Amino acid sequence: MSPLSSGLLGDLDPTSDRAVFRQIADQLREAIDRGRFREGEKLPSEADLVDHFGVSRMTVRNAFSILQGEGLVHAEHGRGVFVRPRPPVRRLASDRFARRHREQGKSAFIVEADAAGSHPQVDSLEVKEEKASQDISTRLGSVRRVLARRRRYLLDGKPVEFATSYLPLDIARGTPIAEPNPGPGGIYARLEELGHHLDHFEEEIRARMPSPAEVKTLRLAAGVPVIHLIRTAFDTEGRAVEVCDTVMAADAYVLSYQLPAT
Amino acid sequence: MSPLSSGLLGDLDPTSDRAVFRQIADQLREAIDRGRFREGEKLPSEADLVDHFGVSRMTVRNAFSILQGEGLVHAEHGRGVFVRPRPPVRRLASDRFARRHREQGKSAFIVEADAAGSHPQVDSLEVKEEKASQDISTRLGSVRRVLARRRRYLLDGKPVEFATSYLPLDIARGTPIAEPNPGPGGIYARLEELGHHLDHFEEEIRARMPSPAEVKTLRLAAGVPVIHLIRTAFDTEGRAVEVCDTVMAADAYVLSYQLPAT
DNA sequence: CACGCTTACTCGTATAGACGAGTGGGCGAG
DNA sequence: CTCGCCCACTCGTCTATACGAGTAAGCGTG
Repeated sequence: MSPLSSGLLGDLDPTSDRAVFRQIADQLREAIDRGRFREGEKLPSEADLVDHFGVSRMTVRNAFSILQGEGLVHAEHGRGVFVRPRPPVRRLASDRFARRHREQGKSAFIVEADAAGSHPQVDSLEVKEEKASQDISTRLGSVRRVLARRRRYLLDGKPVEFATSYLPLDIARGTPIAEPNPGPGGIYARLEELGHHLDHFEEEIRARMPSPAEVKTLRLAAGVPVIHLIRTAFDTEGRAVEVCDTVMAADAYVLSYQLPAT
Repeated sequence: MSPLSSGLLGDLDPTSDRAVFRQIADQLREAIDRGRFREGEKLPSEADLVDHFGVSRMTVRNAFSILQGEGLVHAEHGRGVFVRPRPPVRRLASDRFARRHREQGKSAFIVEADAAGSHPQVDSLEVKEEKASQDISTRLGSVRRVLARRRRYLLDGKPVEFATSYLPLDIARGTPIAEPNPGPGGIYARLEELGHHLDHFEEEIRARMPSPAEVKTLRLAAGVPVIHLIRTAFDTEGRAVEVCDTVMAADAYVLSYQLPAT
């Protein structure tokens, strides 16, 4: 089709010791950065680049695989290679667990997404008792078994987050917390009703590449890391009453925190 | 050398529709997860795997490139492919900017690293006035030019973080803040001495794959994302007095925050 | 013993070719 | 006009081969 209109890409430098496939990747990256290819736009096909640069197809594929690893482009079988569009980001503010947000009937996720004009969904609901992992047990203060609440969050059909809450059985068993739908205000509202007054949360944040399982659940494109957030909720007596383990598609989130300067 | 002692890896499933190179990657990943190969240990060479599985070399390389993208392994030219060791992580607590940490003479980074028994270093120091980017200008409240302080942090010789602080010229020019070494307690101590009493910080956190430049400065292995943190410091009058833009090797950090439940 | 060369092994780069499979447009039959 | 098939184009997978270049150990020479 398009024999790659000249001017968009330059030539190779045979004197350079930079590998050919890197030079090609560099040129494509620069063209994308300069906006010569826009978000979602199709890049020249492998065959086009083979012709343009006079290299073999594997060399071109090698170049593309670099850009994929950087999260810049994604390939679609039978269609082409495209500049990866940036999804709308969800901003998580540090006051998102303030009591005042807990008053309404709907979950924070739903309310916020509706406000932002996107279509929120929660699925993969699973609530069950299970053995606590070593890590969870330590965080909750040496409990053996826990109530686990798993759910996946989607925005406009795209999975963005997968979370599991763990609670000690002596707190959660037989309460609305053990129900699939814990009611208005979520489990934090229920915890307070049960007399566990929340004092503060602790959040630990890591970033890493996703496991194959995470790629699947979050439908992640190549080159998209995940943010791994582990939140522990403490009551006014200093007891850890809940641990929430969350894996988020990193391209869909900005976390925001407010720190006192004291 | 080692004809790949049988038992470590299994066979391919020719009936599976899973691509051969994925099956090989799966087997290696599982072996690593199960601890059959330890951190830093050498994996079977490409030639070994070619023999073992009876496939071509490109297929094996393809499998390795998957694992590299996941950050599980890294290849060393002429030596082999190794299970990527997890570097020691630096924990950033949310009280790290508390005034009480600002009293001593040394920077927080140095003190903390010394305490952890590692050898800290700061280099690439650059302090200069420059034009503010659109983003920085917005965050600082429409300033044109800023004082930029750039520096790179290393632990035991490994770069872990690259940070740039931006300050409005009317605050920083002609003060110790414009000096390469701003003195004990760092620029936050100087800001307070200059009458800009700090009230709170705001931190924005993103995770993404590094740019080629970031790979270079932080000497990042393949499959290691970066954490991008943008901190704004506000004084008691609500003015943004500093913006600090930090890019961290994600495998070297855990961020930790404390949130009130109010 | 010390140094340098050789050599075997490792991954890096690149070519050429083959077939498979998903996509989408166009063309022809009804 | 509509539907379905075909075909061209696209990326996915795999083979076979070749040479380059970094590493480390061993061997031989001085």
